[in-house]
Parts: sequence; structure tokens; C-alpha cells
Amino acid sequence: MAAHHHHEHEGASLAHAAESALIAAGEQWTDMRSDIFAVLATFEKPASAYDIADQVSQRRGKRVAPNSVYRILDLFVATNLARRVESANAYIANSHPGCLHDCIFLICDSCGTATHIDDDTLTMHVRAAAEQAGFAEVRPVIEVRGICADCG
Amino acid sequence: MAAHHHHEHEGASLAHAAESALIAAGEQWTDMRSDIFAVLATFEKPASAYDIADQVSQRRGKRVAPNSVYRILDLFVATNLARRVESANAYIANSHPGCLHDCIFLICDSCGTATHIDDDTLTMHVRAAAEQAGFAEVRPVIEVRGICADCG
DNA sequence: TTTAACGATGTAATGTTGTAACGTGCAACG
DNA sequence: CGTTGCACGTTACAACATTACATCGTTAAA
Repeated sequence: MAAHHHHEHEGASLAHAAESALIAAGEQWTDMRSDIFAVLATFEKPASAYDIADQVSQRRGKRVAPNSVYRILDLFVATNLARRVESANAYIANSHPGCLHDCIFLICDSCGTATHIDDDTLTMHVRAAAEQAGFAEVRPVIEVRGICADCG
Repeated sequence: MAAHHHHEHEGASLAHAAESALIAAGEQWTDMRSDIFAVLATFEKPASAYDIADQVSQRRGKRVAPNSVYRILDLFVATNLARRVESANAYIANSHPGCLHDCIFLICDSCGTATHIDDDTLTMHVRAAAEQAGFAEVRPVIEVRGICADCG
């Protein structure tokens, strides 16, 4: 089991880390992006683009179309500020933007919360298996559905 | 690396294996189920429920609603005759129904084909990591997106 | 033999998730 | 000043998925 330690941001600290990471990627940190990231970060569970659109609309007092949310979510995923949870069609803020590695999500079928694990040894094995099979530009999607400790 | 060997069915042999597995699970092997499985098995790539609905409709000369297809696909997934590819919102026939284990899918972003790998050592580690975190009734979703050897 | 129950499928409507195409506003730069 | 490029708005639509209820045929009890 590989240990992997790093600081987990939260609240304002996380927002600031996200801003820095986005700037570092040569992108702008606009009001809209800031709002979307802030809303995304408040969710306990993976949030759908539509959930986010609703919240951001409220916060701004003006309708924000899902479309716009998707655009920015895509950017966030591309720049590692957020992750897409494939098995939930939803997104989750990355609590340590700037730190790049594959991660493993555990999603509770009962309460919907997602917890996130890092195990680089494991993910490297997955990558290796895919590359062995001739795959390139490998992007692992490792998620585990189940019942969490609280719901069990 | 754990080796895992078993017979890979195809064509009529696969259909028969599927039938046996479904019967063994205490379910019926109806015409509709047979048709849906047959169509699913012809696809090279993961097939959406709507793709399958279209093909089955043609084959039967009568519209089959996506609804009906989803019902049967759910059954197939529950009984291990098929798998859902989460990152593609699509389904793929299980080439060895009756043989139960987690599997890893490699999906090409370019051509869409999915190849399937078994590595029980790897999947057991994923399970172990999830259980360690307090999860129960664990169901791993391990997929790798990338560019396959043919498209590379 | 009727009839009740059940499982499988049909039908229709609707909800959710995701994209495409194109328009507008604003700031940087010549 | 234009013009260029990026962010965002607006509309429409496509793709994926579920819900509720109806129908049909087989089985099993009365």
C-alpha cells in the first residue's frame, strides 16, 4: 500500500488554491467560474451540472443555463480543479488541485456521498495493465459503489 | 499479475451459455430476452439501450420501446449476462456468463471499442481498499479511457 | 372451468443529462 | 477606432433513463 500525503484544502483556502491552479494553467478566474467552483465545493455529494446550475442561479438571482455550467465544469476537469464521477453523472471538487494523480472514489449507493482514496500503487497497476494492452493516453476511471460505514 | 483463464464463448455458444445462466438464476429465457441478448452480442462496441432498441425493432418488424430494453438489460446486469460501461452509458455482453468476477474495461476514445481485461489480483486490491474504508456490498467500477493500439 | 395471481411486455408520458449552433459583450492590442 | 479573442448568454435539441399504468398469457387455486 503506497502512502500519499498532502494538504487537503477547504473553504476559502480551497477556493484560493483553485484560483491559483487555474491561473497557473493560463486560464482566467472569472466571477462565474468562482461562483461555480464555490457552489460545487459546498456539496457533500457529487453534484450534477443541473444541481449546480440551480444553486448558481439562486446565488446570482439570474438564471444560469446548464450549458454554461458544463462549459466551466469541463474546464475544471481539464485543469484538475474538479473530477467527474462517471458512475453518478456528477462532479466533485478536487480538494487538492495542483496535485495531479489518479484517484479512487467510493460512492455510497444509499446516501450518495463520495469519499476519495489515493493509492498510487494501485492506480499505476491499472495504468500498466492498460498500456500493456496497447492503450495510450490512458485515463483510469476507478470508482467503487457500495454501502458506506455510516449507512451500513 | 494473476492469471485467469476460462472459455470465451461466441455466437450460438454464447447465446446458449447466456440462456443456461439465466435459467440457473431462476429467470425465464423468453423470445424478447433472446433477441435482446443476440443483438447486444453482435455489437463490437458498448451499445446504448437506444441502439439496441433500434436493432431489435428492425429484427422484429415492430417497435420495441427503450423502456422494455432497459428492463431486460437491468436483468442481464443483475444476472451477470451483461455489464454496464459507466463511462459510456452503454452495455456490453459478458463473454463468459456464469463466471463471476470483477472486470476491467479499456475503452478507446477514438473508435469506441471496448476490450476487457481480467486481473483478479488488481480488483481484489480495489475491493480491499474500499472495505478498509468501511464500505460493504462493494461493486468496483474499473474502466480505462484511452487510445487503443489500432487507433494509436 | 372459472377466476385470481403473477410475470413479461406494451404504451405513453415525463424527467434527467449532455451538446450544438449562434449571438452578445467586453477587454487587449494594433 | 476597428478587429480579434475569450467568456458567457440563449435557444433548441439530442441522448439517456424512469415512472405509471395497461394488456396478455400462463399457472394455480377455488
